[in-house]
Amino acid sequence: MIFEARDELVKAIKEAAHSLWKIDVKPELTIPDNLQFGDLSSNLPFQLARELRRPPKEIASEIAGRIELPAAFSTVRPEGAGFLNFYYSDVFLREVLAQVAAEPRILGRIGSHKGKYQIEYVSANPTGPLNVVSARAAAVGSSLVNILRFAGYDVRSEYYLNDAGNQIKELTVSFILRVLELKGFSIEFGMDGYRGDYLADEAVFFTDTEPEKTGQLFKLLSDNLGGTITSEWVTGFFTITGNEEKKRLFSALREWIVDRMIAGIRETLEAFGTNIDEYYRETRLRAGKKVDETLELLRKKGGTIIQDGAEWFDTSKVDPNEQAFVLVKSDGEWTYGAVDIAYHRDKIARGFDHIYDIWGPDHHGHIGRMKAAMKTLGFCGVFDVLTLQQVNLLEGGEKVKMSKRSGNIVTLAELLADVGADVARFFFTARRMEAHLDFDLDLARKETDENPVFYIQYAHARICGILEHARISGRDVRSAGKRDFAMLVHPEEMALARKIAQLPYVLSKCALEMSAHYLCFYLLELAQTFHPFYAKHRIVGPDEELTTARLALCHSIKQTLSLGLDMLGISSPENM
RNA sequence: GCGCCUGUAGCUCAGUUGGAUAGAGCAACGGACUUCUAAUCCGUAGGUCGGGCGUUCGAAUCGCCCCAGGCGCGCCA
Repeated sequence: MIFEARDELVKAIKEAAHSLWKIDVKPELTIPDNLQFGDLSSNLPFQLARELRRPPKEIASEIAGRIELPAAFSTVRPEGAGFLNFYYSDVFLREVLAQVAAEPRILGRIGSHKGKYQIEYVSANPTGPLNVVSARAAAVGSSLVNILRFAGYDVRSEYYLNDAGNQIKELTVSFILRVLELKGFSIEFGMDGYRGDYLADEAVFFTDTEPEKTGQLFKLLSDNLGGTITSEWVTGFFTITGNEEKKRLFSALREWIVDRMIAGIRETLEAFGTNIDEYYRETRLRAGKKVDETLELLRKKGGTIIQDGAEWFDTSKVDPNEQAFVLVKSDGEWTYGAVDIAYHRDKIARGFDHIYDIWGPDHHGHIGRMKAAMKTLGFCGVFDVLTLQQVNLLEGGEKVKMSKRSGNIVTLAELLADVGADVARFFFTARRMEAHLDFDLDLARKETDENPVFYIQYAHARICGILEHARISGRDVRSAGKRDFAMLVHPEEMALARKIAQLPYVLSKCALEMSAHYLCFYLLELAQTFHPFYAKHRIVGPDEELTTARLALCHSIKQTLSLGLDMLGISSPENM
């Protein structure tokens, strides 16, 4: 209903302009920063000033004098140097409140959106626990998916699991070393080894729960063990000079540890309010013919060249600014890039019309290549990358240096235990993706009480307290209907209704810009409108009719707050 | 060297398809609990929007040139 009101207003402005000057205009309506400038504002007079050769102020006055306002609006005022400010009518605002009280989801209906959307995020390699950079992606990605879904988009989320390739081999080797270490051997990690404690923990769990595999491992190794065992030696033993039995065991160990890593990742993400629809495995993709088919297709389109024994993708035909890159190495192995192109082609084959990836800045160089490849395959404008900037974790005023391989990372799980999911999610989501983020751990630990997220949650809890208080004194809040809002006339009451009416615009902006942070700021503003109202006005008072009206108003605000917090994956506590 | 991101109040950040006195939270200072939750409210103070030039009726926003910080430029993933 809120956008219907807008559409009617646009039509009325067009008619006014046409009747005044016989011109066609395309007025744009925006929500002013400040409620004092109305509910919707247009800068049309500025845009017409040149064409009509008259000052914007006069143009604004004339349109305001001529326009026939739709019922949703009570007033239009030419203000400032030439703005047209429109104000909702109280009747319309009461209508909004009543509808929100009954069915808050009405605020999400922001139009229909064609096609199937997919957003891929996190997609960290399953070689260890998730770090804080993944945490940011998880918070932002899941919030965005929630918003889009709520706004009526057909959207699915996906995590791409790179469960194949060198890193997984290294992981398996490091894991085997940890098992050996557990049995008393001295070990030494190679350059690319994963030294994190988590693999030592996994080794303990493995030997406890998999006696058969453990036995098999030591039986195979027994004659060959001695001195310090290195990554290099393990790699050679299993994968270079290995017989079938060794290879089978290595595969089994690889699968075991990868499954453990994936299970841990999923568990942590779920604890972080991030439920991803699909975990798509690279091994699944490799098992089929998809990579070969994709490469064949690229060859047919003439996008590949052979050089130095490797097969390269020649980007020059679609994007001269991009550099050629290798698809098939001279040893015949596919590169990560080749598999990734096949993966993205597969997404489209699975029926998605719009695919978005949320990538870290370290993958920036990959964007142009992937787009060039997609273009070559004939998929134009269906693939986009949202770049999410780095997270710096600060502790004691110093940057915490992190590296997955050295094992020196602050994990998402630790962050959750430290500051809680609600605070972490809000901190990660309440900023633009492109903004670098300094996450001050000391601050987050020490000052959770003064965190903005608590301010929002407190508004919700406060309302719950009021409603409970009213319920105990025998009032039935749920029965409030449109008529009950008639008692609301105070500007501060109407300001709350006006704020609620902004939500569809906020969600629409989030969806349009693929950015969830606007919702965080909106909720802050809504809470900021409520708390002063509460401090100034008695809600449950002697006047029964007014009490009913204000309780209903509170209920609508609670619904709106809880709706927004839900989308951000943040809890709406009933008491604090 | 080339490319991308960032630079706004003491701190962390919004605002950047050009528009109204540049906003919020925290920190600082002064007030408010006999009341439905003081995790709150009211008030004060705080700015060369990194710098310069340009386009415009109008620039934090657009263009060019600098400065500073981060990241990327592999037959790695």
